Amino acid sequence: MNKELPKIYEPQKVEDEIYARWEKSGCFNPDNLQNTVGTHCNVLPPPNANGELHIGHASGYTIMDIFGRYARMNGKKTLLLPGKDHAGIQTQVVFEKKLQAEEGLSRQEVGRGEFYKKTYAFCLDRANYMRSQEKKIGISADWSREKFTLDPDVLKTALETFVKMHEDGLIYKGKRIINWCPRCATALSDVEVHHKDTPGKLYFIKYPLENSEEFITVATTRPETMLGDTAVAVNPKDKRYAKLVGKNIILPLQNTIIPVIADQRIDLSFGTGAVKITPAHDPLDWEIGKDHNLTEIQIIDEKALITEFGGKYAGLTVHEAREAVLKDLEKLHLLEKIEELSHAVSICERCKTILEPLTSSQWFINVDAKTYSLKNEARKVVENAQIEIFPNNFQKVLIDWFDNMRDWCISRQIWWGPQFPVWYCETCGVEKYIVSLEKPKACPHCNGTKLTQDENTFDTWFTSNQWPYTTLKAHGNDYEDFYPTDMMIMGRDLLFFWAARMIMLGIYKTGEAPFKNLFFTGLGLDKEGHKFSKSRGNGIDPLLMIDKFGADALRMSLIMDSAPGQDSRLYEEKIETFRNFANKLWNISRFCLSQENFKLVENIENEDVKTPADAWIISKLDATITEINKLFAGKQIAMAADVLKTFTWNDFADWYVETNKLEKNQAVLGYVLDKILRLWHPFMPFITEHIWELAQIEKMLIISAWPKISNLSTLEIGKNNFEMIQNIITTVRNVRTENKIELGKKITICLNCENVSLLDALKSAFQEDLIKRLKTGIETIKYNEAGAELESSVKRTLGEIDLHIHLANAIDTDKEKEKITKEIENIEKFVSGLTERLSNETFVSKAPAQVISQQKETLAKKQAELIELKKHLATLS
RNA sequence: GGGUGAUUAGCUCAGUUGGCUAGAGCACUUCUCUUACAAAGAAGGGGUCACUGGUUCGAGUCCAGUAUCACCCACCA
Repeated sequence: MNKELPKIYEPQKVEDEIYARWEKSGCFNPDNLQNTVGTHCNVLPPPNANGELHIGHASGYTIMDIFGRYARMNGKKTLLLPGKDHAGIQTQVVFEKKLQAEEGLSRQEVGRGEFYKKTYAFCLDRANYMRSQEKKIGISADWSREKFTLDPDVLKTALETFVKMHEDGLIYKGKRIINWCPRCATALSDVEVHHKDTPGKLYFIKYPLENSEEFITVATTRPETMLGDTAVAVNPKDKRYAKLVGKNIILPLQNTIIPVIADQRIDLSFGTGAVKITPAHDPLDWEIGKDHNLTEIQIIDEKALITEFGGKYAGLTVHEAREAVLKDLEKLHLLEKIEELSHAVSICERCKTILEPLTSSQWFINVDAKTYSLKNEARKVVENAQIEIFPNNFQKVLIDWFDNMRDWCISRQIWWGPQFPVWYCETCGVEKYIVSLEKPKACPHCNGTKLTQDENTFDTWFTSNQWPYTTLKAHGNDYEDFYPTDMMIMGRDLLFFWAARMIMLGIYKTGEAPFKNLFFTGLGLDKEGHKFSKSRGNGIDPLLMIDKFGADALRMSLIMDSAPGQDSRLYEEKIETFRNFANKLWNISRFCLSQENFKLVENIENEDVKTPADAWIISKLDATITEINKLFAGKQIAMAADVLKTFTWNDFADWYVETNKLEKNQAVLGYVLDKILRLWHPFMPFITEHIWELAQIEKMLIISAWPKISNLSTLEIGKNNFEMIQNIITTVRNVRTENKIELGKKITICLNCENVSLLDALKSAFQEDLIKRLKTGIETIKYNEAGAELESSVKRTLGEIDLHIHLANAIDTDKEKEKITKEIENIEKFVSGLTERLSNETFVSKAPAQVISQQKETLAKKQAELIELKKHLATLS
């Protein structure tokens, strides 16, 4: 046995080597496991392959790995399937910047084909780097199955879904109003739009009525869009404007004739109640325009410049056009007034540029088709709780989201990403498109051979939303073996982007929801409660923390003190406390390993239990295992780790290890440490595996069995006796401190008790020694000696035992009196409350019998204690 | 405008179907370098569980409302 272990655990020196050993053993691959009790699969959320690991990833991976390791040790064929996402827009933004900075080239200068190749290489490079970071966290994922969203096999399945959806009538191409990002130069889906409350102005503009001196005043925050107005709308119930409906208006600046129409979607109370309608550049106006057959005039183009339809404003930016329009209106005395207004501006999720609503020809998924409603099928599964969601309140959020979901725009005009499997024939034109995975040899309509592919690329979420089955289908029988998967874990910010639509597509494609449990983590916050962000520069680098405190400490700090879905703060001091705990575990083990003939033992027999301490620790361990299993079942891993920490530190280290120094029992010591290492392994895999190896166990801990309870039947009496010993020891220490008796001074105690068998148990040589030596400074113990209480002593009642602590003349009598008086008051208050409750007829008749008998017992105990205390107080005066 | 979460010790947070005098870590006070560990040990102080009502024998926990904060959703131009 190696007795020269360092006093301080040094994770940096062992973690990489341990991870390499796991990898080499092949145990991350379920095919190599001997396990037979079911399966456990968690397809890992693929991080964007364009950067590096951040604390959010680390937090998710830790939780996934904890459940994964727990399942593996419980005999399940366990697969954690890793991957990376090509992350369309975000990667294109990142890589364009890099290209510009490093080579001074724009994407246009490079050309589409070459740009795609370069970006692909960049992603693979990042993926390699990020993989090495993921390994540092200790995630036990099967790297042999790792996938990238653009891998041909994975992508093929995803594109097949597109083809099938098109056949099923769930995909259409149409000219509709969409969110356009002028900077990214692409359409976006609704979830990629963020709203930002911005102080703005509300402009009141007078529109002259045709053949009249009158005006109708409209209010708008975007005056430049008036260039594309094709109507003014009022609410049909609005009496102010009733007589104007049907009349015409001369649109200022453009001098076109547009009608006044009535539509119930207009809010009477906002602005003037009259709204300018610009169907091409406002979502609501677009819908109203459709219903009233208004023309759409696109006056803003995809670069946010005014188009030729903007007349003399053509070519101006939106901002310039606004200034010019306002100036011209003022000249014409048509600008009535300007009010301050705070309103929500749509911005791009990725680059924060203000979005322009545009009508554009795009591809959409009909989420509520008559033949098959994607959103309703998904909603049903969530509502019927076929997926268990942690925390459960997200169920309602999901249902609401499905209810309000609108058609999903899946085409992007960027270069980075898979192109649509759609083909156009030169002669037949864009209307007669062909959907096909492979490029058709000839046009089915005209037999023409000049075919070109649709230039659109997919919304990155279209492929990642299919991740659970595209990845599993790419490898052997994995789909049959593991789908639907067991766990899906993600940050709550991905609820709509990922979770919701993954459920939708999963059910559509496979008939089953892609996972049985959906677990949300909160957001990581800094010490002040701010979100981690690049611009704030408050991020905590997980790799740096691992280097400083060890991966196990980081893992613990990421899962402790937090409930599912709840945001939690992370800061170095917190990680430090778990580094301290890892060190505690290290030193506990170091003590054990230094004992002669020490070894970890898996099983324990009744005859191994020799002392009350043995019985006590095993019974505590049994309770701990039972509790932890219960908590794991409820996905309450933070509480499980907490229970285990208390057991390890406060029970095993503080009491059992100390008693074991006085009366060696290697069997029990080895048994309990064996269990502690197994129980901690999912949470702190590195240190536990390391100690396991030092204990010279051949089979690695990662594939060792999860502990079962001892099932020893003879623990109860010993356990109670040990608790009495603990009580005596704690009380003596307490009294010493209160009376300021320095440690060097030896004292005498006397135990008086009528229960002879209890006293006999405490008298046995070993236990007497224990009571004397555990930091109590006791030299002599007397039993049932009447004389003892006559000397200058302090008396405490501990259940059946009266404990007299002889302090010679060191007692501070006044303090002791004060203390006893306070204690009496305390108990009297408690007793009177309890008495009142027990004499309350309704309580007695309605409360469960168990609660009543428990309370009666407590009352009797406390009353007895009270009598003793009062007697004691009398002797003091 | 709608929704969700939070409010518990000085700070950061746990507290699963209501049940005995509400917990942890950090910080604080006192003592101790006792051969596993000072990244530690021993003893301690500190809380009307945001507020108001309700249900109940019993509420931190359930219900209604209020306040403050945070976040999410949303086509008041």
